[in-house]
Amino acid sequence: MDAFFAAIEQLRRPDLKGKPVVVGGSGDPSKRGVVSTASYEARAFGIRSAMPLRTAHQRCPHAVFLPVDFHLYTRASRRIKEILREFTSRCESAGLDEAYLDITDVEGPSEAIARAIQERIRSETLLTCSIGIAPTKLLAKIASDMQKPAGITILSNDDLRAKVWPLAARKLIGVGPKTEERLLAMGVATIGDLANLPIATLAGRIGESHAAYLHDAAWGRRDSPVLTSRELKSISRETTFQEDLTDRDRLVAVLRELTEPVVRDLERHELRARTVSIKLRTADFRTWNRQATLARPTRSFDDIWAAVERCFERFDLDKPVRLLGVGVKGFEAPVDAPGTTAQEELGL
DNA sequence: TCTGGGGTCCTATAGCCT
DNA sequence: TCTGAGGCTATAGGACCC
Repeated sequence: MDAFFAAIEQLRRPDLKGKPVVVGGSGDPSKRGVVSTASYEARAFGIRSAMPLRTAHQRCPHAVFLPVDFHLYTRASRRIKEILREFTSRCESAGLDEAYLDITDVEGPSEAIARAIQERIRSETLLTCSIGIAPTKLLAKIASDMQKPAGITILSNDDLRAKVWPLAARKLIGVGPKTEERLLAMGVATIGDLANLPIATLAGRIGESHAAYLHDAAWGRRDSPVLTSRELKSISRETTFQEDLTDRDRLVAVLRELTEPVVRDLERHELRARTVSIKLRTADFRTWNRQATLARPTRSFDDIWAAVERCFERFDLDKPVRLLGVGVKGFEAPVDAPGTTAQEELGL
C-alpha cells in the first residue's frame, strides 16, 4: 500500500489531501516517538519512516502530525487482505500494508491480474497500492518498489543484469544499515557488485550464511514459498518513557502494567509460555535483556509476574531507564478440549 | 541531541550430557 | 579416570522487517 497510514488519515480528513502528513507516536512532535508513515508531500521534505518526530518537525514545521490509530489501519488492512484472497488463497501477509500472492495458478496475464487487484482495492477503499510481479518473492518485492505510487512493475530473470544489478545493495531484503556499511567498506555499493564478489570474500566480513544468502539473492536465486499462515512465536509489550526514570518502585509498577496485557494475549490465544524476558534500555540507548525459563509452560499471571520480578532483580540500576519491556516465548501448543485434563496433570 | 513498538531470525557462548 | 568431540538447551545480544 502506498503511504498506507498517511493515506488513510487523508481519507478520514479530506482537508489533509495534498498536504504533508506525518503519522507517528502520539502525534506530538515535541514528544518522544518516530515517524511510522509520511505522506508523499512530507517525503518531499526528506521525512522518512523511523525518523524521530522531532527531526521530522525540524524538516517540515508546517506538516500535520497525527497519532497512530492502529485499530483503524488494522480494519483497512483486513478488508484489503480479504480482497486479495478473492484472487488467490495463496496469500501471505507481510505486515499491515504488504502481502505476497502466488498467482501461478491464477488465470490470465499477470499484468491484467495486477490491474484488477489495484482496481478492486481502489474502488472499495479509495487507497492505492504498488505491485511487483516476478518469479520470486525477493524480486517481486524489489519490483513493487520501483514505480511508486500506484505502479505495476514486472521483472523477469532476464532483467536481472539491466534492471536489478544497478540498484543499491540496500534494496535487498536482509541488507539493513549495518550490513550496508560493511558492504560499502569493501567497495560493494550495488546488487551487481554483490553478485560479482567471490562468496569467500564476503563471508570473511559478514559470516558464511549471511554471505551465501546475499550472493544468491543478488543472482535472483533466493526463492521461498508463499506462506499462507504462520504460528505466533512471541508476545511482548514495551514502552519508552517521556522522561527517563530512576525510581525503582515506578519501574516495577510499569513492569506490572506491561505484564498484564501480555498475559491477556496468552489467554486470548490459548497459549502457554515457558520463557519470560524483560528488556531495559538505559539513557545511553544501550539495550539489555534478561530471561528466565520456567519449569513448565504457563499463562498464570502470578507465575509470569514472579519471573518478571526475578529478571528485573538481576539488573543493577545505575543509570536512568528510558524503556522497559516484558515478553514471553517458547509456546506450548494449546491443549484442546475436555478429557485432556488428567493427562495434562500427569505431564503427558 | 535524537533514536517507537511489535515481531522474526541468527550467532556466540556456556554448561551439561553422551 | 582423563580427554575430546558433538549435540542440546539456555542465555544474551545484534540485525532486520513493517
